[in-house]
Amino acid sequence: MSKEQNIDNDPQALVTGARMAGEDRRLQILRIAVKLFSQRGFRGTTTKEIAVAAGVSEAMVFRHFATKVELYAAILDHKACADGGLKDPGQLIADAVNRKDDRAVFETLAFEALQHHDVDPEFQRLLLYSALEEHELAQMFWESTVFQIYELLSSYVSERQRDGAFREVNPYVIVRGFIGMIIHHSLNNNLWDKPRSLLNISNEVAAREFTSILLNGIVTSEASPESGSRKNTRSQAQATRKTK
Amino acid sequence: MSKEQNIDNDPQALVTGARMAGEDRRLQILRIAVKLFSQRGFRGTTTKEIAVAAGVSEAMVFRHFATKVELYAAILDHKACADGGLKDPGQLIADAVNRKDDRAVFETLAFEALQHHDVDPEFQRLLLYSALEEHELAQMFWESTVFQIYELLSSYVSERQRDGAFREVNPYVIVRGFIGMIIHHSLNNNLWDKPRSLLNISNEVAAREFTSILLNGIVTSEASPESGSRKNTRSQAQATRKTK
DNA sequence: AGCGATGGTAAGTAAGCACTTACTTCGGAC
DNA sequence: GTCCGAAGTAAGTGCTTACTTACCATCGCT
Repeated sequence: MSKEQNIDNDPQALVTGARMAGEDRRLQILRIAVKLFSQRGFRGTTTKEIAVAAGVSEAMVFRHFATKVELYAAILDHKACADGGLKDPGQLIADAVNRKDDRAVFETLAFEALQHHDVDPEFQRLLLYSALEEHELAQMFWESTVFQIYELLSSYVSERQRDGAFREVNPYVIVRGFIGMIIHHSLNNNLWDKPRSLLNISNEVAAREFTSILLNGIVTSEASPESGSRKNTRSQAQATRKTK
Repeated sequence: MSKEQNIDNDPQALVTGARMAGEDRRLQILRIAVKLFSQRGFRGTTTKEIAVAAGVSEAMVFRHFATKVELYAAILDHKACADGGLKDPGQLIADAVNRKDDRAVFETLAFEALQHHDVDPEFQRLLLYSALEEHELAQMFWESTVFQIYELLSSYVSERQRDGAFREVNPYVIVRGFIGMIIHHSLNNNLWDKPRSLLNISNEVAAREFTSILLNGIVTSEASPESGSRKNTRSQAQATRKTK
């Protein structure tokens, strides 16, 4: 049908079946493939679909990428380089770490992550698909990038524990809990509850509130002045579980 | 718990090409399809694979399920009925709610969810795949079951806020944050970090610690006795973001 | 023994898949 | 102007897919 305007910033490559420089076409195919793979997964996307969406014949796809797998790998590679590893926000967070501004550390990280997933939801889907399909490159990406964030955050938590500012909880548990709040929230927004009927808040608010919960919890200080002596309630919970 | 137990311990239905009662074969095919679909997704699993895994010809699959889609629908249906909606844990949580035992409410829910995903990781993968592939039945399941939990928890939170026991935060934010910690943790265990190299804790510990974080946060009471007056640090964080 | 209902299969079919081959068109350097 | 290399294609190839057809085998029943 009509060659859709998938090439956002490329003005003349639209309706006309005009010839394109090799590198341009390569990038165009790549961009379209990102979109389709993120929508339907690796197995769910055909090379033909990619070709027609790019407005070329299938053979052109295989001129630029030897196999479908190579295309997919190129995408993950590309995405990992472009988006992976905190860049600009990394500096903000590093500053906050130096200042020991707990709230800024967590809130900035949360806000940037949420924004990123909002602007580029394809990336999250791509990552999920490739994790489910057990693509090795996804695993690689996950390990490098996520490990990085875990190390950064957990070492900060450790430091603050040494300062006596944070409770003595396994830092990795804290990091996992916080990242969980963030990731799950954007997963909700992009995957399960796109109309946001359950919860519709801005990324600023989300980042702020999740950070508040992490830092201060939800129990009022008046109601639980014995924040260290929650052993009794805990044993209650365990007794409850034992009745099963 | 689940009706599929009867097939689980069916001794001779495996290697021998023995005849099987219709309903038994149907359930056996269903069970094998669950496994394969959860491993490779809908599009990634072929009817032939299912057939040979069940030790029958492909035609038998189509005798019991008219189309591949119908098989998939039957699975989601089956899984939704068998596992969806809290059953046994539901009572425990209801008790805790009545007692207003905050810790038990959250900890029990977390523990049961984690256990469930540990015992039956297929379910989580199935749900993720069908969400990505935008299968309508998955959406249906999600809405019914998850809405249920959200309503239960958020109404409890509201109640406790009226009691003055919880801070005045949007209850849905609290629920999302907590569920996020849990879901993301089991997603890590089942999807990205199966060897659990980053964090390897029992479900008991995870449930307890995440609950502690939710209820009390991570900041020590000494370090932040002004838990209500964190407006200054907050504005710091926002100023930080504005420098971008 | 006979026989119908049911469990089961071998061998298709048509469409779809990733990928190839042999060929045509075009832009620009000389 | 011509000519070479790169952009581009039409029409395959062989294999896989979901699904079908026509037929066999076995059990339970009278």
